[in-house]
Amino acid sequence: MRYDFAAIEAKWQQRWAASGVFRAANPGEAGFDPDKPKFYVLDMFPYPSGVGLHVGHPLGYIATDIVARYKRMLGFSVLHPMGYDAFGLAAEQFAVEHGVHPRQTTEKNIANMTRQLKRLGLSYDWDRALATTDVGYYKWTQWIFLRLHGAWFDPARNKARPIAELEQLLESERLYIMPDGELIEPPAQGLEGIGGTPFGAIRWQELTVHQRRAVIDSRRLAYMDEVAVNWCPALGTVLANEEVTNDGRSERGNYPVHRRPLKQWMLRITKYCDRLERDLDLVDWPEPIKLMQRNWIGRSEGARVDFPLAYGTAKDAQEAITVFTTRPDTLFGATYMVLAPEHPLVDAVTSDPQRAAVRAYQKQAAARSDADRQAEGKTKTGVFTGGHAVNPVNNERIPIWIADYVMMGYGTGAIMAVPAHDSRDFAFAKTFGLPIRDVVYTPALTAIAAFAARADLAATDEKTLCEQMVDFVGLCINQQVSDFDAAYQAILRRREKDTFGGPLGSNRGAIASIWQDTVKALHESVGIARLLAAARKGEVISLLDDAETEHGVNVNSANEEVSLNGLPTAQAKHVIVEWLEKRGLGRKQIQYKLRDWIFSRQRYWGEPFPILHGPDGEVRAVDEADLPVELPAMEDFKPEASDDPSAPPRPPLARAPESWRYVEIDGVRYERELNTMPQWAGSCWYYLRFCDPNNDERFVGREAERYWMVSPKKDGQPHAGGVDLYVGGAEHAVLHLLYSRFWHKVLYDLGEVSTPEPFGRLFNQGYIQAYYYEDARGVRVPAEEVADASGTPAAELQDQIAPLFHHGQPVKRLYGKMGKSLKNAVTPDEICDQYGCDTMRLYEMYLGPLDQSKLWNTRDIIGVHRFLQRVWRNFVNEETGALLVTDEPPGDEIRRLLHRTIKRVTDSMNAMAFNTAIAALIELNNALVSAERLPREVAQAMVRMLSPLAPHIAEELWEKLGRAGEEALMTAGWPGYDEVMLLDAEVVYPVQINGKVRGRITVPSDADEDAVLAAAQQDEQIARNLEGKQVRKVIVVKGKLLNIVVG
RNA sequence: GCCGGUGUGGCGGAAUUGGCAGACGCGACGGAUUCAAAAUCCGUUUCUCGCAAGAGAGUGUGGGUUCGAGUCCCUCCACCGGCACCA
Repeated sequence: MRYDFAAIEAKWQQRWAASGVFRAANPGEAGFDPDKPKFYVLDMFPYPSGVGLHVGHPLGYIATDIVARYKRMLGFSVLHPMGYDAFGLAAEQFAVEHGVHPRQTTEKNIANMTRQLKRLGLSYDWDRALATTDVGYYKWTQWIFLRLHGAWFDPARNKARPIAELEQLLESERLYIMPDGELIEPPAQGLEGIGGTPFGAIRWQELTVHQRRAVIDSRRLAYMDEVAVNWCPALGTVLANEEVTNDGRSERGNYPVHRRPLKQWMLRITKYCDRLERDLDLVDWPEPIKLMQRNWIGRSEGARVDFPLAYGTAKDAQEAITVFTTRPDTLFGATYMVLAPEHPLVDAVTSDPQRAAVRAYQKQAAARSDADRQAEGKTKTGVFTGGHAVNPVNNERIPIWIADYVMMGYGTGAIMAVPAHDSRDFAFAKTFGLPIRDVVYTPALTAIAAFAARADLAATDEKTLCEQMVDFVGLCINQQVSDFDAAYQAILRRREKDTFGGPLGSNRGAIASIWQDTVKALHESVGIARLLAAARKGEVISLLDDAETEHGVNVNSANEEVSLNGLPTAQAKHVIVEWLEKRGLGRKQIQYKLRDWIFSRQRYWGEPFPILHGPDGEVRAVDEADLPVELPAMEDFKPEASDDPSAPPRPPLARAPESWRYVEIDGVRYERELNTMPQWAGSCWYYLRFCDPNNDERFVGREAERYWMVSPKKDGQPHAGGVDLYVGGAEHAVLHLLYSRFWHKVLYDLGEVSTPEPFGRLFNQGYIQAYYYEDARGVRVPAEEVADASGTPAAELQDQIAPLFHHGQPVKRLYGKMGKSLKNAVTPDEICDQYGCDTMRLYEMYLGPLDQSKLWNTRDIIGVHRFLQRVWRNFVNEETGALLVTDEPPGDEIRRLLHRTIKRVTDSMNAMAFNTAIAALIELNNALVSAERLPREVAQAMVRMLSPLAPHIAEELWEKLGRAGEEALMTAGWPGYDEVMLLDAEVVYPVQINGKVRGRITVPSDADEDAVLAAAQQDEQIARNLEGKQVRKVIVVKGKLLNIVVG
């Protein structure tokens, strides 16, 4: 009876489905066991693509399945669900191209992918399967949107609260609104303004209904605003910043994108910057992913500083321009200011003679798309406004420019320019001849200054001077010299006997680059003159021909009240900010890069907003009772590709039947919101729905959510609860994972969920890569049609390959992520047909570490397939079908091997290092080949260890073993090992002489150091090597090795 | 440019805290079985020199720390990923 994987796999997949063994019971349901610990292991759910899965997709799914099965064996109650992220641009594009309604194509694709996934024997609880396009699902997506719409962010508590509470606070005057929109609490006793309100505050009672509504609406977490959006004419929709690539194109489809102002739904994610950043400390995620999120959030600490406008500049403007800077310590070096072209104060500061030039520049900047800007690189452009401001620390009058290297979207849209210590300001100052003033001496600059003060500039030739300086600076930086006199003398002494070879000490950091630049300067005979001219005048100039952005020590930084001179950068920042605060000129400020999330799309295939627009501009939330707002059935759902700047885009839903578009409430006719939500909406919360997918009352039942999401705290570990293991690709590092965290935190603030974070542990699997082939024209050809000259398919060739051909044409072999576009996809179906899914699972796991990208090589699959066949033959007599198992206990050696293997496999499973788990099982199995009959004890342990990895063959063998007493394999338990069995009576020591292995000795494992050494000295080969040499030192690493140091 | 990751035989990869580099698999080579082939089984397989015993070299480069470095520190290089005028 041979190993018939097809029959075995079909049999067990049917049995599992029929018995529902993988169904996870919620609290209160039949079969729920409150004593079991829970484990929630989740895959990033896929988008149901028309071409189905290739072997790259299931990599993560197989891994989570192994974890799920392993955890079940350890006695956990495991939640392991699967679903589909089915809304979005890709599905709609596919439908448009094929002329079929997206719901049809989506359903068809889901059916196909579900079939493919089931074939892999993945132990999902299919009863919980969902798609974001299910009406019963997106009803709750809309419901969550209403929560966002119905909430505001209270900065005092740093959390979201229901909007009704804001209304109450305003109405009862426990909170006031200032004209700039700031919310303030009532002033302390004695400081009230007229009528008990703060000076300048807007009185709620005096506002009209419209004004009140505007105040409230502008503070919601979901709000409408006219913003410069990323408009993609080809896709006919707005895109999020995260959906636009660096070169100004759409991530989906690679179409051009440009900015245009449009009124859009926005989500106020920026209010959560602080918590999104800080709470990364609570989760167990890969550090690189955390870092990417941190960079995206972009927290900077700095200061806000007001620069008053100089007399004769402003006509009717406010008196000051506010800037944000991370380097307030360089304030004395600010020699000009720059406003973004769109800055509201530009008009006010512009002088009449400059007005035409400023207008022209503004117009030009507005017209330039991001792609154009990119093409121009970092060349600085700008125009002088004619206006001046006053540097508050030294009362200097400095010019105000506008330039597009300052952006309105970050900070205040205005900067103070410190060309000496910021490379962009430096480039701008160079271009326009603006003054540059050093106010921070970095270690390199300090050393150069010290050199210039000591060297005999008049009497030494230029080349020698340069060489001396490089030596001197190198010495000072490398050895952190503070006694410059001694250092200078050392250099002179060295020069006497040494020829010039390079900077003293090892080449490190700053000195290496100075060294390179100087050598270059020497070489080209440029720069030296400049350098020496400056040195002779007692000035210091940077050798690097760029701003010195490193931290250092302040110089030239003092006024009558405050001096930063001599202070290191961190201290200087602190002192100057304190001074500014005291004088009311500035304050400490934390700034983030993250912008609010543009949340509407002008597309059909998305969740409709539960929002109505009234005739007077009222924005009204749909009553909860009226959810869901179903997507209307439409024949023509194509987007309108348009780029008419005067006409707002018409989303497809504008063509929906009037019966859908208009709703009458209390005699008022409302029009529905015609935009739809972006694809991210559905994936923001699906992990919650999986806890309780059929709940009609709530988006997730409270008890189910608590049970699956809250995990017990481990001592000393940062802890946020949430999904216990979330596995997916790193491509979602900032998009999905940031958006989900944001929604989750809002739901947490509003008391709808129990944990501050959605995903307690994240694991990024690598990609599966594969060779792909291009012909002479650079056109990719299908990988399976490529062969060598003799016609052998490329997949079967060795790695050192002969020239390859596609239908006679020579092709080039390249390497990339597997997929449709590279024409190198291999489907799991073809592998399952040929080898079975157990082999497929083992192969993908055996390929290498899960978190690394690795090369798919069909030829190698045979290795793990042979392993399974050998396992089968170790258990079953292929002739008779008889079980080759004995009840005799195993021999001592086999038993020790078994226990060592159990330890290795257990450790590997815990570390998710499935490749090494499989290697250990192969070794054990190979050691058993020679045995006539397998001891039952070994056979049982082996099957248990194999079962998470190759569950079908394991189940079959388990059944043949008689189920070890009626136990289902899933609950059979994971084998344990005995520490004592890991130790051998004797141990082999490699003996090193001066670190080289010269022989090995066998000693009892409890031998002490002297005994080990004595044994080594008796060894013939070792003795020969020691002959005539003196033993200086002996190192014995217990149980590991012996090293004899001789002289 | 900045940030992050990776670099080990012909190939994929292994190597708790620094302790025998190359586990395991693929491929290749040799052998057994077979009329033959497939399949299977046994053996060899980092490189160089050597009939051999053995010797030497070796984890991208160069240096350092250490009795001892794939592992720690510094430097440079290559490839992959992210960000990119963020003040």
